[in-house]
Amino acid sequence: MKPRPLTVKGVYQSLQKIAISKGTGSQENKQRIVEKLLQDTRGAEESRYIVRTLVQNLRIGAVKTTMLIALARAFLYSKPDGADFAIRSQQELARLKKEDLAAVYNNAEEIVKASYARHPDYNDLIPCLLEIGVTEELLVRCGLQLHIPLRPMLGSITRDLSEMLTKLQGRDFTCEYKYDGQRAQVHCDEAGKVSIFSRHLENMTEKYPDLVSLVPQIRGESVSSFILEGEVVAVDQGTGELQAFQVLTNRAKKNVDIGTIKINVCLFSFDLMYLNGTPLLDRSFRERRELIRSLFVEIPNRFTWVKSIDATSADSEAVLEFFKSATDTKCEGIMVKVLDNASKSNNLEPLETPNNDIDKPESNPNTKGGRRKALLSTYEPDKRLESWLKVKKDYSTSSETLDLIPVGGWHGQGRKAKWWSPILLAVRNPETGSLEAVTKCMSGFTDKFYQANKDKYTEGSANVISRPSYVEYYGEPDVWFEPQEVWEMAFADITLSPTYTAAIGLVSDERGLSLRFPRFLRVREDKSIDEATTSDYLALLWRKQFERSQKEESGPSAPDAGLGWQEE
DNA sequence: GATGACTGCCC
DNA sequence: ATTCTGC
DNA sequence: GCAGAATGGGCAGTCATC
Repeated sequence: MKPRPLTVKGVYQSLQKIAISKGTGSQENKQRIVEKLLQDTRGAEESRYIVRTLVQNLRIGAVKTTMLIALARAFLYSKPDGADFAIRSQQELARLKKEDLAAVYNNAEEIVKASYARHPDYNDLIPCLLEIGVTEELLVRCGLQLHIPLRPMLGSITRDLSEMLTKLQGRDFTCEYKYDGQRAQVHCDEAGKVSIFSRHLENMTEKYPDLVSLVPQIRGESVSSFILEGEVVAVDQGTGELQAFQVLTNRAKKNVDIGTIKINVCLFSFDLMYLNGTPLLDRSFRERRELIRSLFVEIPNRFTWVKSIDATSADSEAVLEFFKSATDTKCEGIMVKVLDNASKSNNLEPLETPNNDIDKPESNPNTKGGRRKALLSTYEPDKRLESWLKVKKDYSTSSETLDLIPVGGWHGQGRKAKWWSPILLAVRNPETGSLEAVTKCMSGFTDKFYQANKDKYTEGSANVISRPSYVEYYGEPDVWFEPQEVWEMAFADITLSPTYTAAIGLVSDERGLSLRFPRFLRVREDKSIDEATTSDYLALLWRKQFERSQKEESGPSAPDAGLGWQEE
């Protein structure tokens, strides 16, 4: 077949065809489309782009931010025929001082980014830009809109409570339980139509008909339309007990019939971004929170707000106690949020970047350099700011860790192509003498460590061996390591695993144990492999974790084989 | 209809 | 999700 | 301080195959 030059439109149409093709025979159909695309490529560059696009691995350093900056520049310089917005000529821009030019660019970028964060859809943004260019009006024409999800505000990681208290010194803040569930953005319009979106803006309305049916009841009389955010958590309707994240994941996702739902949920709301036709993003968090709590109606075990306490840095004891109560009731930790905008601040343009605002050392007596920017209490979509802080037990150096043995690895991809990544780790079973796989790990290693690791476990050396009979693992790494060292690993939770063999037979006959969010901390130079964590100990930790979450319940026996908690 | 490889999306 | 790196 | 990259466990859902 003769190659036909690829065009942007043509490739896009092919990708669309692949995306919508389904049902019996669809796989072959998709294959044909891919073959055709590859036949039509001219040269290695084109085929590389096609292949990487298909495997969702383009990695050319040009994603969202780059696109938005490029759009801002494009509409600063140029406009389509017939459009009547002002643009700057190259000569005009060239005459500006360096800082002034940067300010012009920056202003345009912030407008485009703000629009996209509130209304993340290029199909709406670009037509609007073509019509009016980069102006403040963009945020009106292409801004917050019901049934279009905005990008969520994110929290920064904080190592421990004392770091948090230091960062928020001098400010009123609130500490909220960080429930272990799924983030949800709930939209409701005047007519009562409801849409629910996930953290990554997937429409999951269909997954939660029970939440949809709840909306008329939680919406107080004075509420017509709203956008509200919260955490959906599996909750036992009999006891009100919070259930583990894994329970929530057992829910069906498609064609969910409200009558057959087995896993019930509660929505714990924590923010309100829009109310009765008005965006609330520029209101203080204290005000937004007050609106939720005064205008919405709680329903036991179905809808409420997150548990919280208000505090200042002087209340370290109360905060510590609150944190402990959160982790004791199966929460991941707490979220800490600034309640008000700094009183002395003249920073009243929440849509603008906080980045280049004048420093306010007097409102932040904390840091040594005194160079902190004022923390905002406004809702900043798509930003990970220090005005929202995540504190989790497992971030802290004082949290529980495991000492595992690296037993194998795979060839890395992309920037890790020269190294072993991920790496397979095991616990030891002193009864059988075997090593039982627990998890793969690819996080926490520096490039330098990777290089040293690759040098140590070189193919052909004595440290790389053929499949050892004493390692229990169903899969097949690219290389097996001669077990010889112990690595300290951090993790958030221990999970019952369908794929790993660690502690198999101790907690379940079919399933082993694995780790949620595993990451490397350091080599335990002081330990030999016969001092590594044992499967017994791992099972003990798992039971401890399970009991902690069960302790409210009165009599049930030990968490038994495999299913147990999944069946109700 | 059951099984298993694979995908897409939660964290 | 977490983490490291380069700008 | 931010963007980008490389990947973790594990679930329901999809499709091919037996």
